[in-house]
Amino acid sequence: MTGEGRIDFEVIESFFFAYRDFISDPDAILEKSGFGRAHHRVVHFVNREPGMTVADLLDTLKITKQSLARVLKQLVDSGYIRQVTGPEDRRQRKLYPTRAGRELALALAEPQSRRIARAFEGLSANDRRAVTRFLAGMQNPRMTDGETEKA
Amino acid sequence: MTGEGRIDFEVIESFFFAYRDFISDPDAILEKSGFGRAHHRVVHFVNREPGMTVADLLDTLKITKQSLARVLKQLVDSGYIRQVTGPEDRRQRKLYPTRAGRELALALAEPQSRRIARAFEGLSANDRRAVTRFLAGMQNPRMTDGETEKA
DNA sequence: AAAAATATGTCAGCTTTGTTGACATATTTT
DNA sequence: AAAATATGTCAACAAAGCTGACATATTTTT
Repeated sequence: MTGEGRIDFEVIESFFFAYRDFISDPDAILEKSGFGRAHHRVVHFVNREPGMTVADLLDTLKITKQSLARVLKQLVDSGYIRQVTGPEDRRQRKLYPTRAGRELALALAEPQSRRIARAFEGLSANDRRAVTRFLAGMQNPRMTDGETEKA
Repeated sequence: MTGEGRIDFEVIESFFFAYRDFISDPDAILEKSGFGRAHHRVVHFVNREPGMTVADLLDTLKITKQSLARVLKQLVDSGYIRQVTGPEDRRQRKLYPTRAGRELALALAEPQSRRIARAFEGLSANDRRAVTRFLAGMQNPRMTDGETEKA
């Protein structure tokens, strides 16, 4: 047997519940517009990095282009995102939020930001840095220039 | 305008990436057994609280009984979970993991626990408590005895 | 004892969001 | 001219959620 007793079930569960509730805020807003979580992610990242290409977005979200195509098309058709042919490489489609897209992204982020602020209440600046480091440490190492993704 | 400038995009994204990668570890294991995330959650919670009823589980997962029925049936049929008629209230079906169920739950929790340990590396006991408090603060207030859920 | 409420199960159909595989088009690189 | 790249699109499929309706066994209330 390996490490029976020392599995950190508490944090595993707490992380699960925290994320579930974290995602429930924007879900409620999205319901009204007829969009889903997939749309949320697209609007969010395009807002965060205007001018990103489709390939960039695929890499960030780690989904297939066919999955993305559906929601992206809906967002473009609904006037939340604009596609512009790349000025250098004309094969690319650079993605930009419209005004409505920026407003939607903001509206979705607001309750999440409020939730974070609430969770930070009573935590010192040091404590908050610890949380940030923890969240970074939970992530897979990010690709840097030279490296390539492997299956 | 409300709070344009001070939306905490950094933590929002970090939380998203952290959870995505956190969930990817067990996903890889589940693929082999032909199970999905839904099965994971069920096995996990039944393991954590053996003897819980179907209603308990529904309440924990916040899904409908029809959604649960599918995965639960598969887990029972595959011999990971056992259903026992409640000794006091015979309408209830109390849920217990089998040996295989316990082993599966453990195997799924292990890489997650390792990931948490890695993220905790270099954090003091105080820092770790801060993380725990943060995760608790991110959750919706839990129902206590007297209260009832409202739509 | 009869009626109502509760816990669970099940059928059927629908939605969202992911997947593969195949192929088309425009553009850039070799 | 040929190959590689960025994107789009068609089709089929799967996981996991949903609603609505109804059935059964058991317990609680009247």
